[in-house]
Amino acid sequence: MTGLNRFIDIIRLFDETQGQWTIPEMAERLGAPTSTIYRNARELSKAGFLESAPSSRYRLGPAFVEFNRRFQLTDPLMRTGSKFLTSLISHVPAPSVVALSRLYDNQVMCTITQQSPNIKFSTSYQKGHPMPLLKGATSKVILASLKPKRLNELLDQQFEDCKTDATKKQFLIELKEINRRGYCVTRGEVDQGLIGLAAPIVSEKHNIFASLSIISDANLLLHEDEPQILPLLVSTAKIISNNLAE
Amino acid sequence: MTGLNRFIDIIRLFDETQGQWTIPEMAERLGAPTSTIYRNARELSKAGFLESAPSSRYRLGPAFVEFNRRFQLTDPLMRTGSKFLTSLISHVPAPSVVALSRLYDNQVMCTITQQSPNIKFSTSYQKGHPMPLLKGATSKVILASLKPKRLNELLDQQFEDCKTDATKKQFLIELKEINRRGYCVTRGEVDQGLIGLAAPIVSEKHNIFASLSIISDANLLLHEDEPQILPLLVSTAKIISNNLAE
DNA sequence: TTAACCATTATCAGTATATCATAATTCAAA
DNA sequence: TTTGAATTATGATATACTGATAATGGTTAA
Repeated sequence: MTGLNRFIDIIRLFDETQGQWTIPEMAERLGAPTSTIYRNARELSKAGFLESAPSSRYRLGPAFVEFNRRFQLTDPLMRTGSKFLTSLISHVPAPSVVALSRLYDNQVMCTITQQSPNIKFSTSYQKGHPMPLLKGATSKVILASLKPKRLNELLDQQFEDCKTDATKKQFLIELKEINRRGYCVTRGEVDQGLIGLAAPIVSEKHNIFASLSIISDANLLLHEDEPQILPLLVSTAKIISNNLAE
Repeated sequence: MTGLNRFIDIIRLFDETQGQWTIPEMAERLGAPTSTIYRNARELSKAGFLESAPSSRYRLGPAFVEFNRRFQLTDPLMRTGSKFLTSLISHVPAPSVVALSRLYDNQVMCTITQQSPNIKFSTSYQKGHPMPLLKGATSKVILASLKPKRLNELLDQQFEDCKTDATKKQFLIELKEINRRGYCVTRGEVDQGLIGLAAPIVSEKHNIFASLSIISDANLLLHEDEPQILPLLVSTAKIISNNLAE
């Protein structure tokens, strides 16, 4: 492993499954000698991306919090989009989570959320949690807004394992329909019992393909509420897109 | 520049002052040839730490949000401390911000905050914002809890410019007094018109030197409120310390 | 105190890799 | 198209990374 990757490979070991690693553990997992990992871990520690934990373990360091702030302050989607979340959520007639998400590698990731004070459910749409590309309104409206070329590259990766491309064609039809409507509603595709409503946020100029979505309890946010919410959701997403454009 | 630093130097260019950089701008600032910066920026982009912006500029990428989440999920202080913030803030008789902060290089940085719904003031204690080491209750209780050796190293760096070490001695006396009391209250040291109350969170075993603090409007959180708040603040910080220890 | 043990750092020759000037390519706009 | 700028590729050189091993440091138990 070489270049930046030898550092990325190390920090990507740390997640909720295993938040602490010894040097020999990392070395074994990465198939590298301990002396090399010691050296690289030391560099990461010096920069605050790792730090020493008890029992000669290491954990992630607070530098990520600093750079997360820098991202929030400099990213155009964060700067223009975040201020719309509070008012949007106040207009939803059920306790909900509002999320701004975006394409991130081969996944979709939420970069900021806002929630009603009295949330009873828990959703996997959390800030910084990569989510599946093909499931859920949040992801689908993003895919639907991509240029054909980029979309095909992504879908070919996702569908590479299935022999027939019937499912892919089916999926493309669904995306076309989403594009026509300008929004997408899904139920239980990602989290059981939850409903997702999403509208696309696009700025080709800024290379931003994102979505604004509302996640709620499917028993509390009813089908009859949708005519009230969807226009607001779509127009808010449009406003954010327009603000990005200038 | 070499190793991890050649990447760090690049991403550290991006902040609220200038959130977008072209390759030639980075190259000039860092005193490196453009071809090298192109290569490094490409590696950073591939990993999601940078991404392309309009007019052949670059901006920070969303990978930092993902790693910020990993940090929140794995860091012991976050895992044990964050759940105490909401109840603490509900007991403060004025709109306030509650913050968990920790030593970070030669600074102090807040890693999570919680605030009352009706905040009127704005504070520089924000998640991920490095703050001065010598000013404010949040920082001082951390310094006061350090071992003499570490404290001296830090202070010698901070006071290196002044010829006499009278100020340093004065400062050490102040810290000793803070240690005795177990808390610290400062007014307007960091943000004008604001008051800070802080108690230390220490786990030598975990190598964690942190603080729990309340930031509030100095005109709303009065001196006569302190006898009510401080015991709660100190005991909450102690509970977090103890939970860390096990 | 010493000894033993583990974690971490230092050493150093060998080698792979980053560098950087330049050339080639891509891309967008005119 | 053509032009110009941005980005990528090239290739010789210098250098920084590697990895086996040795040295150091810190902790615990005898």
